[in-house]
Amino acid sequence: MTEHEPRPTVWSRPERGTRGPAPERDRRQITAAAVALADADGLAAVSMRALARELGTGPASLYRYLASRDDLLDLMADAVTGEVDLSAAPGGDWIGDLTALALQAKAAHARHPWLLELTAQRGSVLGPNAIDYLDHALAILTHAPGTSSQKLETIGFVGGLVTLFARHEATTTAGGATPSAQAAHLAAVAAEGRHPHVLAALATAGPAPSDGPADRDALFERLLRRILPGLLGS
Amino acid sequence: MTEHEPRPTVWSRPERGTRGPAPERDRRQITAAAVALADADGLAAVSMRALARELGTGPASLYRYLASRDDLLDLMADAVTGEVDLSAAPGGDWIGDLTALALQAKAAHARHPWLLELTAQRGSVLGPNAIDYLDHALAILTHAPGTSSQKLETIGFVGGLVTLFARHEATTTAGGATPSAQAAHLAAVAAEGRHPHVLAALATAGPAPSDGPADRDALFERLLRRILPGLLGS
DNA sequence: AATAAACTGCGATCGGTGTTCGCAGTATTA
DNA sequence: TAATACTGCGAACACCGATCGCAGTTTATT
Repeated sequence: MTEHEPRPTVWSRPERGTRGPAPERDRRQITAAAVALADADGLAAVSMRALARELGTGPASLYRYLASRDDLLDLMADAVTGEVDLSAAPGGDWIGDLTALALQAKAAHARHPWLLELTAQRGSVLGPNAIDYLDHALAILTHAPGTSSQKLETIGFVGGLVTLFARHEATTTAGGATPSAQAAHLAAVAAEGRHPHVLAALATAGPAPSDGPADRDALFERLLRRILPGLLGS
Repeated sequence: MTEHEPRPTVWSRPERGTRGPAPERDRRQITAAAVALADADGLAAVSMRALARELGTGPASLYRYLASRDDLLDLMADAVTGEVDLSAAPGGDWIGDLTALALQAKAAHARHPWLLELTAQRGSVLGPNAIDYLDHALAILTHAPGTSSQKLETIGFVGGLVTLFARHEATTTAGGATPSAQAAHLAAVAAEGRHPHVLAALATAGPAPSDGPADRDALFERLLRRILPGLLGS
């Protein structure tokens, strides 16, 4: 076992001590700059050096606030989770309420495409905002059927569906050149004759219909409303 | 727009020219070594240097076979796709056949956990094996209801469900210390009193039941059998 | 008031990464 | 035979995350 034991998360370390001079920056500020950087140029553009440059300091200084770049990624993820509005009190319709919550989460992914990449390469660490989110989702499911375990798994599964749809919408919306090149290559290969079904499907199915955001949300909502009752006893 | 136009995939470039001396290696060999490396020590362990060392050559030599590390990742993904057995001819039960195919894909993910990380950070590029897979899936859906577009989207969605379940199973199976540390932290936070629903859920739901692989497959199969009819007209 | 302790900012640096360049050697083509 | 196009690869480039140690600053203790 080469595993190093699980270091405590960013949030278990105190933001600052009480002894020295007041820090010139704080985690919120650093996180905001990192999110802005990722929004602008993607997750790869968020290097400690670039971030330090953005903040007008040296790279080494950032390590007074973060133990590692992974800490920064955790903070970024939780910051986006905090964008979800949890103020709406749960009504009687738990399916509707959970669906609305999922739609909000999907919208957050649309605003910050790099979130997909982030949560993929890094198992989600529950920050304070994520815990609030989880508590809210459980509140919504209070009067829903099913055991607590089932509810927890359902919330996780809905989160997975959110990422699934977010990915799909991200690749079909602003993809630009990627899908056409892929489609061309696929058509060329299919034309060679060894993939009759692909050929037929490409002939039948025209180019992308390109639904609007409203249509996409409606599709997602319909799917959730159909699946959710089955997941929780009903 | 800082986007560089879509470079052709690995497979559109010829494996080798006709002029010079015979290459000492080929892509299949290199890909196999990379997969072995990833299986053993994770995707991060697959660096060009480590791979070259494994093959007994210099890092620069690899660039005679691959234009970039991304090419290597594409080859690795397609190699794993090639592990899926497509020899079984489609029977009349398209739901059963598609479910069996999905179970195979899920098993491949279990054998190569790094696949999740790979497909996440890199939009799937359709290699030859992936095209074979797609053609086979479309063959299964020949007599299923729905338009060609619906069938293509269904296949993609099923693929997404595979990754979702693979991720879930990967994190709950060999996770080790991660979940317990997370759970402890969560319990501590919930005990502070501001997250009553989380607290209640943790009290009710005991530790992980830890199902066997058969149970997990059965769960996945049940979900697919319930969802699939709804996706394709029915 | 004097001292000790703990903290901040950060230049310099380490080991690692993907990738490129140029050159010597080799096989094919004209 | 000469030109051409390839192979293998050592050296190097730019960048990355992270660490070390030091000067300066603030708080806590005596």
